[in-house]
Amino acid sequence: MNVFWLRGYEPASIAELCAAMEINPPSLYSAFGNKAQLFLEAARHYKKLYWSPAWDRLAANPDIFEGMASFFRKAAGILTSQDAPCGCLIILAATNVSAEGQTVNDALRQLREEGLDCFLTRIKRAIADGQLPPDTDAPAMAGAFNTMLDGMSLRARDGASRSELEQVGTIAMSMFQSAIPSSSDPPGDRL
Amino acid sequence: MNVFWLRGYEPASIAELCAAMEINPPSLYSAFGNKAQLFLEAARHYKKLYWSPAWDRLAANPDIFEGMASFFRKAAGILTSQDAPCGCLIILAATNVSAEGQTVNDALRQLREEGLDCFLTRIKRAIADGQLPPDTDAPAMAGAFNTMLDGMSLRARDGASRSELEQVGTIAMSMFQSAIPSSSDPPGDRL
DNA sequence: TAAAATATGTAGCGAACGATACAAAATGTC
DNA sequence: GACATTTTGTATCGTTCGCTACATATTTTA
Repeated sequence: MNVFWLRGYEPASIAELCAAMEINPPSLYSAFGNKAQLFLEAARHYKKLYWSPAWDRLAANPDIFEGMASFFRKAAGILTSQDAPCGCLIILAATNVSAEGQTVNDALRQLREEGLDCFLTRIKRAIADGQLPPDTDAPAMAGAFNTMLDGMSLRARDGASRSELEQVGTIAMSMFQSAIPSSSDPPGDRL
Repeated sequence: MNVFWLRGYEPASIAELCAAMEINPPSLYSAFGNKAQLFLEAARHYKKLYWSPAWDRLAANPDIFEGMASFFRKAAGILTSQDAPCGCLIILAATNVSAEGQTVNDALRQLREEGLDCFLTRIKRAIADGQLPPDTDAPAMAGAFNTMLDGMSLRARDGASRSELEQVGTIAMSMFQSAIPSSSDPPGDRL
C-alpha cells in the first residue's frame, strides 16, 4: 500500500512491490492475481484504514460545521502523513494512467464518488436539521467541498505542510456562507 | 500539446506524438531534442495560450471580487475545453511520473507556483486598496484559492461539467468571508 | 542539370516493464 | 521415512518504451 501511495499505480513496479513485501514475483501473482487486483486491494485497505475514521467524524458530529471542520483537520493530517506525505492514494495514484490502466482509474473514480456522496448526504441532513437553509443547493455545496479536498491532495503532493492544509480547510469552512442568502452585503454576494 | 494534455506526459508515447504532428521520430528529435523538452515547450505554449488571458482578467479588474469571479469562470471553461476536457495540463500532466520523469514534474511545479504568486500578489493589492481588511492572511487565502483551482482540475478529469465547475467557483468566492472578522455570528466563525 | 546539403522513412537498438516456466526447497500426509 | 503437494527462487518470456543508425528522397545551390 505504501509503495502505491508514494509512487502511484504505474510507476510502482512489480520489483518494488516485491521488495517491499519481501516476496518474489510468483508469490505476488499467486496471491493477488495481477498488479491491478493488488492495487485495488491496497486502495480499499487504504480507504478503510485512513479515511473511514475521517468520514465517521463528519457523520457522527451533530453539528455540520464542527463535523466538517473536524473532517478537514483530519484530512490535512492524512494527506501529510509521515508514511506518505504526498496526498491521497485514491485521488492521485491513478491519474495519468496509460490506456490499459484505465480500468484501475475507473475503480478509483467510484471510490471518489463515495466521498462526494458522504458530503452530499451530510449536507442534506443539515438542511433537514435546520442547520442550513432549506433552499441550500446541496449538490453544488458538496461539489465545492469535494473539490477542496481534491485540491488539498495536489497541494500536499507539491509539498504543502500540514498546517498549510489546515489553514486551507479553515478558510474552506466559510464556503457555508454561500448558503446564507444575505448576512451582510460585502463581499460575499458580489456574484 | 493536445496529446500531452489529454494523455499526460508519460502515457503520451513518441509514436502518438509523431502521429499527431504527422512527422517521424527522427524529425521530432532533431526539432525538440527529446520528449521532456518537447513537453516543456508544449506546457509553456499551453500556459500562454490558455491561462495568460485568465490571469490577466484577475490582474486587470480593479475589484478583486469581480476579478476573481471572472478568473474562475474562465478557468471552468479552460478545464472543460472541447479540445481536452480533462483539467489543467500544468497541474495534472506529470502527476504519478516515474523517477526519471521527475525533472519534468519539477518544472511544472514551478509553473504552478507562478499561479499561486498571481493569487498572492492580487490579494496583497486588494489589501493595499482597502478591499480586504489589513489583517488578512494573504498567503493562507491565496493558498485556499489555489487549492480550489487545483481541485477543479481533478473534478474536470472526473467528468465534471463546465456549469458544475462554475458553481464551485461561485461558492469559492465566499472564502473571502474568512477575511471579514465577524459579519454575523453563525456559521462562519465556528472555527 | 549536377552536386551538396538537408529532411524523411524504415528498421532496430538497449532497457524496463508485467507476467511466467521451471526447478529446487520446504511443508504436509500417510 | 518416503511420497505428494505446495511454496519459493531464478531466469526469462514477449512487449513496449525512448531513442537513433542508416539508407533513401527531397530540396537547395551554382
